[in-house]
Amino acid sequence: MAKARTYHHGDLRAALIRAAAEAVEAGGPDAVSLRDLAQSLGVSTAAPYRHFADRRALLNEVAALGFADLNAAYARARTGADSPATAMRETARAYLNLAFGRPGLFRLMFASDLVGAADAPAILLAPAGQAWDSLFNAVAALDPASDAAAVKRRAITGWSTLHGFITLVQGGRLKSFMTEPLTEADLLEAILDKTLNEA
Amino acid sequence: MAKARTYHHGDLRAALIRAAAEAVEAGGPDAVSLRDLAQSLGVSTAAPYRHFADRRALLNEVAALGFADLNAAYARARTGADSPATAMRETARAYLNLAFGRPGLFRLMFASDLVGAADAPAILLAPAGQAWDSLFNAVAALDPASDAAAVKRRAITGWSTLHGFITLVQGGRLKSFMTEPLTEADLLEAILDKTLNEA
DNA sequence: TCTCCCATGTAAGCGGCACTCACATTGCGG
DNA sequence: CCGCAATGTGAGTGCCGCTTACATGGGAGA
Repeated sequence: MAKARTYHHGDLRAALIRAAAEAVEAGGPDAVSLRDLAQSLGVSTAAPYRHFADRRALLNEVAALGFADLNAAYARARTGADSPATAMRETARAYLNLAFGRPGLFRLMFASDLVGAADAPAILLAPAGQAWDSLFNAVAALDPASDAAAVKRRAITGWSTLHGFITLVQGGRLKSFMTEPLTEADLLEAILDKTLNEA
Repeated sequence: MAKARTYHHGDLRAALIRAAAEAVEAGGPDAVSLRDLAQSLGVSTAAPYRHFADRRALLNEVAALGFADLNAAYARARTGADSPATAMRETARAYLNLAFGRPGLFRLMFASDLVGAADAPAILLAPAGQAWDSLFNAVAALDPASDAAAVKRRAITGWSTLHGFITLVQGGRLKSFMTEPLTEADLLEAILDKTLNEA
């Protein structure tokens, strides 16, 4: 649709986001070069700046799409479960699937300072906040009696455990210490069990 | 000592490591530019390459110093404690002190792919392995009856929780969700309690 | 239907980066 | 005291993000 190549314009903005997303998934945030993207799309190196203030702005857009995907997966986890406990478990799995299935995107979303933190733009804050809400609600449903602070504590602790494990594995920091009978998959299951079954 | 500035040589290798360490602590790994370092030390931009194959090699050296510091802190935690439980707690605090006290260095050591993972050089593997051993032993001492796999599981789970929390906080990913009566310090204590008191 | 404007594109260039290579210098061991 | 290996230099390559002045053409208004 509308990819008319003959004339010298095109839907450059969308094409840039798509190409950047591919590069991120292939090699993480560092693999995105505006010059490369422009050249591979057949435009000049200055063209991208008509659509994005700078490299970060483009990456923020890609990260926002990643959060949208994560939120969709969370929604599936929520609606497809028959109990709060299984919903929680499926939510955790959705996070893990993103992290291990699309590690480049995951790094952009969570493990980089490219996705603005202090000065995070609305485009990013909204879907990231929605993801947090999903997590919070999933934890809250496990024990309707607990107050908000307790839910937050539990949600953040569990999130931290999963996130830390992912980070350490993907950074290769555990490789040397995983001797034979202990695989990362085993560990992951153990962590999931422990995290979900705590008081 | 031996910083004779008059003639055009010097202890460049050591000076580079020192300057790089300062830059890392001030602004993280990304703040290290070989050109900058060289210029600030009054040598040409090619000079550093007489002492380090590339930027990563220099950063590996800085990271190795960081692991040495961490190991020293672990040793203090071990010897200064009156029970395995307090030793474990002090060990965890040593990790947290490094993370929050010297975040730039911490990022270099754990949250970057600059410190080689797959091709990690011996200079890095040795002290990193020692740090892991300290953690493993501290966990093992908590319950002398448990086997190695169980100790590993527990050690990695606890490490993951602390590491994940640190990563999320330092990445600014929790800021939006920390409403008033819940501070990061509170959370940290709660996490520490939960992590250390589990079965 | 024509015209003009503005969104979108371009070419050229700036400064910075990691890294290389041919060449210069110097302090130390024989 | 001399020559060599270690160490430093200057110039250069190719990549990067980003800017500026200029070009172009599609669509809204007359």
